[in-house]
Amino acid sequence: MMAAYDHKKIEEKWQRQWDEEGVYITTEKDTRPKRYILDMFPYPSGDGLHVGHPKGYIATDIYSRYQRMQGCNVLHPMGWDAFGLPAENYAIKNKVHPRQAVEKNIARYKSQLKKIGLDYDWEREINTTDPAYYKWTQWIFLQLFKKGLAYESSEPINWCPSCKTGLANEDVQDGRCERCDTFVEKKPLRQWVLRITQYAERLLTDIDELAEWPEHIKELQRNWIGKSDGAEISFCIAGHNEKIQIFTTRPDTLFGATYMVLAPEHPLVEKLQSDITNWNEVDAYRHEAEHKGEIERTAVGKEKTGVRLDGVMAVNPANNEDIPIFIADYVLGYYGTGAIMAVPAHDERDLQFAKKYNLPIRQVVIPNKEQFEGAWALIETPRGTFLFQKRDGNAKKDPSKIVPFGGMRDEGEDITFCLIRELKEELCAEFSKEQIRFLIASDSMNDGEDIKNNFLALFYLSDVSPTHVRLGDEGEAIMEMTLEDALAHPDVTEPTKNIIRYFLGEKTMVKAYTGEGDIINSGVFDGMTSTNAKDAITEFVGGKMMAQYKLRDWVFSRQRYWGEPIPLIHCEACGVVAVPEKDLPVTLPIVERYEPTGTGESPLADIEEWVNTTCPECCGPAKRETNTMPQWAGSSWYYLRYIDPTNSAHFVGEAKERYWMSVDMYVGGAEHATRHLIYARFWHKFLYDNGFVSTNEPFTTLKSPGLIYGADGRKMSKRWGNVVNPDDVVDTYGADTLRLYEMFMGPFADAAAWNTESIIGPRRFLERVWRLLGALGEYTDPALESLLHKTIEKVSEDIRNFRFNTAISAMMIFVNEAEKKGTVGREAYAVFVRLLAPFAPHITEEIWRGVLGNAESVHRAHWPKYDAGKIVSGAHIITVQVNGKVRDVFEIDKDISEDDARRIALAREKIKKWTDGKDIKKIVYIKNKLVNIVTG
RNA sequence: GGGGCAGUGGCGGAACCAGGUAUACGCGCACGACUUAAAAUCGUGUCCCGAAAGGGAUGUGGGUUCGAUUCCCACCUGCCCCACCA
Repeated sequence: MMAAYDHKKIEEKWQRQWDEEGVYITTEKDTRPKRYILDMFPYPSGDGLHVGHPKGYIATDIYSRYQRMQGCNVLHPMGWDAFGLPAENYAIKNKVHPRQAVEKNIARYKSQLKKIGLDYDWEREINTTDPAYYKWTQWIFLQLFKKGLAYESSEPINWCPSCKTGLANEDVQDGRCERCDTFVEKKPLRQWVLRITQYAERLLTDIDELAEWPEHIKELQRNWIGKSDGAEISFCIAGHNEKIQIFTTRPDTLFGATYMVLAPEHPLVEKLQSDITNWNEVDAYRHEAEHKGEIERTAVGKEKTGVRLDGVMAVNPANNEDIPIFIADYVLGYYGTGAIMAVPAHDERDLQFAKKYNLPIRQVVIPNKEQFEGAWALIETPRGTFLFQKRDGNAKKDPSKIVPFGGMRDEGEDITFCLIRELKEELCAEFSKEQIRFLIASDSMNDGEDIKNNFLALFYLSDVSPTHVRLGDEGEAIMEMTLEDALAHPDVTEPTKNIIRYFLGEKTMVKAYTGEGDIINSGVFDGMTSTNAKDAITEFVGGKMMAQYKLRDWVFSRQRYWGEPIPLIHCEACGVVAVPEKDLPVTLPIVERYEPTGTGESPLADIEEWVNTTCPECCGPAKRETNTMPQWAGSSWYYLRYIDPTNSAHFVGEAKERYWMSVDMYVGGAEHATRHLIYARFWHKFLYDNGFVSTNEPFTTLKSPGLIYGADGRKMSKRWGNVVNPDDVVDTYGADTLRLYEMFMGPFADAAAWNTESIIGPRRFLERVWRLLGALGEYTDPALESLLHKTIEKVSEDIRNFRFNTAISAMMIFVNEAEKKGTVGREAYAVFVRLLAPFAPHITEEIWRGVLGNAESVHRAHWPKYDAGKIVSGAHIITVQVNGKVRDVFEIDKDISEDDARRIALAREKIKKWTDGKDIKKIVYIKNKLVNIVTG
């Protein structure tokens, strides 16, 4: 009788043994193909791991064990990202030094990971807070500094009043600090900033190289970089030397720019102060905008506000018109040039603003012939009245309507032709193009029917009195009214009233036309397509086509203690000087008080003996830079350090870098898509450009695990009391069961809720595997043998594609089948054990060495090869359909001819029932699979 | 407002990439065996209607096809990301 499956005993025993034997130690002295398999390393927070965290680690563990058994030299390391706000805030809250807190948390994390039986090579463990590590983080910073990619700036930046530090754009989510959820403020602060925008274009275009990245992550990065193609154009200020630079994606609408808007913080406002006659009002608005929170200022749907700069006018370079200048907070200081040309006819925001401040709206793009559906005209008489048509209704359902003249476009017509034709039909009067005073596109005529892209025109009836026009042939009557009377008239339709309101200047219902089309009201450019006009008009006014990016430069300073000191020295005589490489690392001083000061200075600024130093260039007195680096610094290059973790002369040895890079498989959360993964790509490209690394991109394949939610479907959090600790699961069910369950929950990339009931399934499976030991014999049933080979193929393929759930399912099917047979050969069983080994490393090791008596670890064994010859058994099940519906199946022993298959199918009793008395039109045959009989 | 992804039993999901017996595998549930009893384990059953024959079902509606969960179009619903980005 077999002893019962005792997971505790087995798991502890083999974890100890693996450590002693160094089963997972990686070396480079090797001719095997390499596989660099990497997990995003964790921040060791005080809460420890919950069962969601190891999901990705288990996946890479399975993957790396598989690759190792396949004969690859595998690097699968782990380390700690321990600088930054989470660790420091935890330390402050628990009143311990961050260093101690970090050490304690790391020990906890490490023991949790070890319990799960992960195959990390712990000899390569790294820790971003280790001076031997951050020496090289500082070194890379200095390379950036020397190449001009790090600069000092005092621009207002995002400031978290609770964490008391500046933040990068990426650290702000929905206007709140990503760490503590406090609303961020704008605060001018001396900062070190990395010029990541210099790499924006390459970071964007090289995304296309990343064939093995998930599409949604790539899309997130593209959106974050946010490229817009457009033009930069300058507008003169009348009677002034100053110019206003604007960026627009629609230079084709320049003739429609009827005013300009500067961001409230635009520096030009200050410069124009002496010309602005309402300075008090302007200044008040600026102050108000400054103190509004980001959220308040950028809230969608908020009514637009602004103040006109009285006394100054800009000049539209296209038509030399003087146009007013406003400041308004709907223009953001930090995007583009902080100033816009406003084209209310073609931009929804400008339109809202124009309506509110009663600014002219000029249509300069109209949908082209293919795009518009109908055209409508208001016709003004010399008496100031307007003509409408009255359609008599005859029932409740069809009441009388008063509408403008006009109608639907005929195929191929242009707008003016369509209008003139409609007017001729309905009014029996000839109109000419010259009588059109105003033409605009709108959806306002939509009267319940779906008519898109209508045109509204205002005609002036100069020499034809209404008595000269007569009724059209559809029985309409002509109504002559003032627009005010029409608005009050009950029979005038609501869309018609909207048009009237628009012409009366109320401008309530018209939507901006933001599409492309043909140019009008733009002088020599009339008739050009808007697409072609972009370049032409830009050139005409001396602007230049260029791109803008949403990506901002990376604010790289934190006014906090727990980070890498920025290795720079401020000398009065020499300016900012780099710390010489031989003096790296600049270590964090041990201090009593490390709480943030809130003054905009780092706590390091108070430590005189650390701050005061000598200038490396002139040897005069100097002060150290006291800002520290953000949390993201250490993680921007850590994957390189694992390759050569103890090298004291270089951040990574050249030959080793060439051997291991790039990372073949990188697994980690999608929440890092727009931060870590962009920062790391940026640093890597910089290192590549300067010859320090050999690849253009760091990570070949990327996979993101779906979240594991609590049993209640909510995110696992102390707040909800739904956290499951992996230690408890390991105690109760064992690490092997935990691993199998997490992989069996569903597709790797999908989110799933933890289910305390379902975990028993994988446990039962392992017990069945264990019990099968009692059924070992010398004979393996041929059908089982065939199934085994199918299982080898399936499991191999599924691991390669991260489809662990179906791999486990295939192994379950094999075990179920073996149990049914009652016996399984030792050899076949040993093959199966190797398939299971990456998933359940402990139980399989116990069986492999302890029971089957192998000397070497199963994790160093060869992956089984499947024999295609054994999979093809010769038997096939043929499905018989009649008209696509399954009516019967039959089995054949070996390949048969198409004719035979048809004959057998037609002869089946069940099939005859469906085909009797019917014409057989056609028979579709798919070899060894299906016969489909199509009857008349 | 823009973009991405997804809708299949009581539940997690499989088949979708490459159209060909929809619901594999697991959980749960029901019944049975073992047991004084329970737990564990084992066995049988488990999409819906129907006695059966058969019919219906993969969010909804269309299309392509001999045949659609799979491909195409529109819509509905849910989740995620971005968002006054000029």
